[in-house]
Amino acid sequence: MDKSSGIANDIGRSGLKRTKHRTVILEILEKSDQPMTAEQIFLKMGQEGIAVSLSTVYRAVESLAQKKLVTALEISGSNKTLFEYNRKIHRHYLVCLGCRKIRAIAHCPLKDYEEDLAAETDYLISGHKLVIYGYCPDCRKNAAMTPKEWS
Amino acid sequence: MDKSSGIANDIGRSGLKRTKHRTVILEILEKSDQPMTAEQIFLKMGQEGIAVSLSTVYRAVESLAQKKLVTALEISGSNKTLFEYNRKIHRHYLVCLGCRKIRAIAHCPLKDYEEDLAAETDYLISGHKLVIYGYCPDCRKNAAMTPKEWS
DNA sequence: ATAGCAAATGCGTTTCATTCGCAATAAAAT
DNA sequence: ATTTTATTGCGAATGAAACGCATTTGCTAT
Ligand SMILES: [Mn+2]
Ligand SMILES: [Mn+2]
Ligand SMILES: [Zn+2]
Ligand SMILES: [Zn+2]
Repeated sequence: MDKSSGIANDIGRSGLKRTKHRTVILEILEKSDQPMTAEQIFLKMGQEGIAVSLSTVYRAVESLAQKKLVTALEISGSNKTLFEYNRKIHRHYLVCLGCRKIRAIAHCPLKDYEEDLAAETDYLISGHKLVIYGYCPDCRKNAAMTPKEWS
Repeated sequence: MDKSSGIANDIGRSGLKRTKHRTVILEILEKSDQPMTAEQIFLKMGQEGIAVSLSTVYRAVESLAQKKLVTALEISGSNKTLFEYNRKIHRHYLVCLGCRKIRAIAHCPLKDYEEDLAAETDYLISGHKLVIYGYCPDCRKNAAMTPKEWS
C-alpha cells in the first residue's frame, strides 16, 4: 500500500534491489517481537501465501545483514542463527532457559568498562556481546525442578 | 608417570571411566592457552602419535563438558565449538578480530548489574556470557585498513 | 516504454561440523 | 577370572547453511 513506507525504501537505498521477497522478509522481522531463524521466516511466508525458496531466505537475510538492515545473532544453545530487524539500538539479550524466549535489554552496563579494559590491555575495542541467561517469571516455578544449562 | 596427578584422577572421580584418550585430551586442553576445537585436539593427538577417532574426541569433550571438567564455548563468527579446560573461574573473553586469538578476562563487571536486572525484570538470573571484540596490540596497525565485523 | 545488463531466484547439489548405530574392545565391578 | 557396563572405531546419517547454474526480475540508460 504505502509505497513510501520505510522498509521497502530502505532496501532500495541500501543498494540492494527491492524485491518482493526482501520486502516481505524485512516486514516480517520488523513485526516480530522475537528474532527468527531463516526457516521460521520461510514458514511464515508460506502461511502468508508467498512462495519462496529456503535458499532465497538464507540469501536475503545474509544480504540484508550485510547492509545492516538486519542483525544476525548466535545465541549459545541454539545451533541456528537468529535474525532480527535492526532497530539501530545497542542491545543485549535476556534468554529464558525455560521457554527460550528472548527479551531485549536496552541498558548497557559496559560503557565505561570498555575504556578501562582498553587501557588495561592495550586492545582497540570494537564492541561486545552480552547475553544473560535465566528464567522468566512464567518459567520460574518449573525452573526449580529442571535447572537447564546455559553455558 | 604421576598416577595421582590431578587430571587422571579428576576423570575417575567424575564417574567417567579413566581412559587414555580422555586423560590425554584433558591434558592437552590444560596445557593450551587457547580454547581448541575438537578437530584441533584430534590433530594434536595425531602429532603426539596417539591414534584416535575424531568421533571419540567429540564424544570425549562432550562427556567431559557434562562433568564440568571442560567448558564448551561458542564464539560468534566461528562455526565450530571451542573447548577449554575448566579452571573453575568465572571468565569473559576478549577476541581479536585480526588474529582470532582469545584472551581470558578475569574481572567481571556485571556482578551487581545482575541483581538490578533481576529486580527490574523479575527474572531468575542464572548467569551470563560476555564476549568483547577488538584488535590486539599486534593487530591494531592492520585494523585501521581492514575493520572486520563482529556482529 | 524498451532494450540490455546486473542482480536475484529456484531447485538441486554440496559442504562441513557434529551425531549416531553397532560391533568390537577396554575399564570397572564381582 | 568372569561378568557387566562404558567406551571406541568406523562408516553412515543429519542438518544448517552455502553453492552452481539456468531462468527471471529489477533497474538504468536510451
Ligand atoms: Mn553493551
Ligand atoms: Mn561476568
Ligand atoms: Zn520463560
Ligand atoms: Zn590479534
